[in-house]
Amino acid sequence: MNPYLSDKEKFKKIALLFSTRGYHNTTMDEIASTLGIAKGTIYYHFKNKEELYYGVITEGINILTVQLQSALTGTKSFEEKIRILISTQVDYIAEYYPLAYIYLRELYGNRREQLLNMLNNYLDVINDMLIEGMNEGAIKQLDPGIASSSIFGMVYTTALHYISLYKKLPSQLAKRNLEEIVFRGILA
Amino acid sequence: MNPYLSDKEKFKKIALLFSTRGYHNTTMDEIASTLGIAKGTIYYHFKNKEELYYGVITEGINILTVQLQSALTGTKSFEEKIRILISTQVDYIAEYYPLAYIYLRELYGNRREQLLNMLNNYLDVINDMLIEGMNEGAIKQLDPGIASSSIFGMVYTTALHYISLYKKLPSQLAKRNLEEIVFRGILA
Amino acid sequence: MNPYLSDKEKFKKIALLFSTRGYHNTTMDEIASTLGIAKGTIYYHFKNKEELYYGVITEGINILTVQLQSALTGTKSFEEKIRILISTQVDYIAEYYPLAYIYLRELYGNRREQLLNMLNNYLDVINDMLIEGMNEGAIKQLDPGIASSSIFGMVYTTALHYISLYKKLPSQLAKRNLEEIVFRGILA
Amino acid sequence: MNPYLSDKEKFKKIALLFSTRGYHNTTMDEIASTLGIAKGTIYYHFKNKEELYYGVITEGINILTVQLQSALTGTKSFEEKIRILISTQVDYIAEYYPLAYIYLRELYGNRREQLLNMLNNYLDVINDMLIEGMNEGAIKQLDPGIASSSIFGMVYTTALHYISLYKKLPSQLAKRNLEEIVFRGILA
DNA sequence: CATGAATGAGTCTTCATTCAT
DNA sequence: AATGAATGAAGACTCATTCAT
Repeated sequence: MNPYLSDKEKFKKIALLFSTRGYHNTTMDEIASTLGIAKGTIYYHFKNKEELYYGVITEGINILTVQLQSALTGTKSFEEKIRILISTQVDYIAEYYPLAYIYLRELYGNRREQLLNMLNNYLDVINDMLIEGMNEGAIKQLDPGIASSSIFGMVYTTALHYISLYKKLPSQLAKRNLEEIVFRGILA
Repeated sequence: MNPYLSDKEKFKKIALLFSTRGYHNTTMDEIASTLGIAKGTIYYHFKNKEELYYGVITEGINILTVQLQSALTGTKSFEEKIRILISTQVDYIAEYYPLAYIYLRELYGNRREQLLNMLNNYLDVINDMLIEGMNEGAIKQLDPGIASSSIFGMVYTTALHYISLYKKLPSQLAKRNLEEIVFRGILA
Repeated sequence: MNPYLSDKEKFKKIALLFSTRGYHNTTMDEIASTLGIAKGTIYYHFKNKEELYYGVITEGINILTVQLQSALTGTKSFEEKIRILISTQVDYIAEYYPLAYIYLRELYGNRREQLLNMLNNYLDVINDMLIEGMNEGAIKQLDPGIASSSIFGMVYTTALHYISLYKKLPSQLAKRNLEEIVFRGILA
Repeated sequence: MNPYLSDKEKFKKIALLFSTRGYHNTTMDEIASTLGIAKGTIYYHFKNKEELYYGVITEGINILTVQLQSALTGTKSFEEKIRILISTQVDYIAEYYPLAYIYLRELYGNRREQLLNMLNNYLDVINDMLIEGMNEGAIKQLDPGIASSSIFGMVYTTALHYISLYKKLPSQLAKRNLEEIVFRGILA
């Protein structure tokens, strides 16, 4: 983890730039002037643009993983766990939605493999949860990879849909709708 | 619609290039040599790289929209319609998954607005379907935008998950799992 | 051989630049403006600065090798051959002294190995000549590598000494002095 | 003379760096880490990179000059002097060959004038020797500059040829061969 | 004297776009 | 319509040098 990025303010500024303008349209000049430092200074902290980018993503995923793990501590019921999963993700997106855009973009871009590697720990937590749920008979017998990607896709797509519509994420509403669909589908 | 892209072979070649390498990493030189024409010739068919890119996306979305509309013709039951929606999308992704990657990437990138505009007709079909379903009492009272983006997110994320796992899309399996989750959620 | 360099005027211009300013102090901008073309055009003909540089050196060595071989055609006596070797080198330096500087610099720089490889054909001609001379008993029994590098060093150092002194090379004088020292040493 | 360079170990380390990597490819960072000091500290001892470089060269030439002068002390015969000149140079190159490479490179580079100035004292010694030899009738009537550059070129080129071949300089052999060629040429 | 983080001018290189043929 | 050589604006990256501590 690059120590430069533990300065949360700087971290968020860079994430916002990469998120709104995209990797290629974000120049090192822009980053430097956004941070109020000289361009060369960036290279003092990061080997190159790529490393800076991955640094931002890694930092963001770490925060997400830590938040989920701490929220899950001591949870018993499986349903509650899924609720926490949805809730944590929605809260995370509410605070770090620029990163959410980046994740999805890269998940469908040519850095997919790298991103999946970085998400490893996080996805493991979800996978374990789903396997446990299936063993308990609490949820359907589905490939856990499929189930988790379905949930992941729903949550992110829906949350970002709200954001692009309302410029902010109505967290409570989103959580309620998502829980409803996840647990019981769309049929009345 | 650019007539050059109605040559389905050329269309698919360019889509594959943009999909696997991304917009910025795909050079006009690569496109020219993939098509077996001179670089300058591209500019007789498209104003610039951007137009070429949008042309490819537009063409792809048109195909999708036509396929959905023709599949829906004469359908009565709402449940059947959702089934057709899922099925059409899965079939489309099976044939045009390079485009699927492009759509998702742009949906979370800085061309989101343009993409949503292009998807307008397609999304309208889905929206109408969902509103009809709610009026009939067949599905839950949800914001149709939310419902459609949830379904859309699930279908695409899940389908591309399969593809990245198995290099191909096991369509029947994907359709069955998706219908199950869409209609009844993940609870056993 | 890069066809761009067969234009002897351009070839000489670039060689002069690299020679007088050195590899690192010669910018691609300078080269472009010296040639009266755009910077990007250089990259149309050469992969990068390094290749351009090597292209110039290779072209120069080729000229040298061809000149020597054609001058040697039909020569019989060994002494005559050495005379021709000295004469050809002096004439070459008189016309291409910017390249002579480059060769020597690189011969003692970190491209020594590459340069020796490029000089391979040329050095072979000299080596063969010396071995023949030793077999005939015309010259002393010396390591041919040593003998040739001694002659080479003398000729170039001396010729460039004249040039830096008089801005031009007094060819006849240089040839006479060099033959004298090569054949009979400095003792009276 | 910069006192920092009288530490012979440091002096040799820096010379080796500049010699093997060249002026431009040697960074101040490399120099600092080779010396085990901080980059900024270099600037307490030398105004800039250029001065450091010239400092190294000057120090090296001083050593050479002192060695030659002390070796010549009390010598009578002219032939003996030439022998000492060759011998001293070969011994010097054996110990300081990284500097030998630097001298030759710069002699044919864009610092030629500066280098000749620094070599002034050394070249004067040789010039005086040759003029004396001509007056005595011991050697041929040649321009002393030509004679000295011929000898210089032969000795350095030959010595470095041996080094690049055997990774070390076989001093006795080199001296014998060089004396032979210098005094009597290459004819048998 | 020593440090090393910060600087920013300077360079190479890429690549979408143009245009004479 | 087609070509492909030429263009030049733009951007990543390097590194000698400075200066607050």
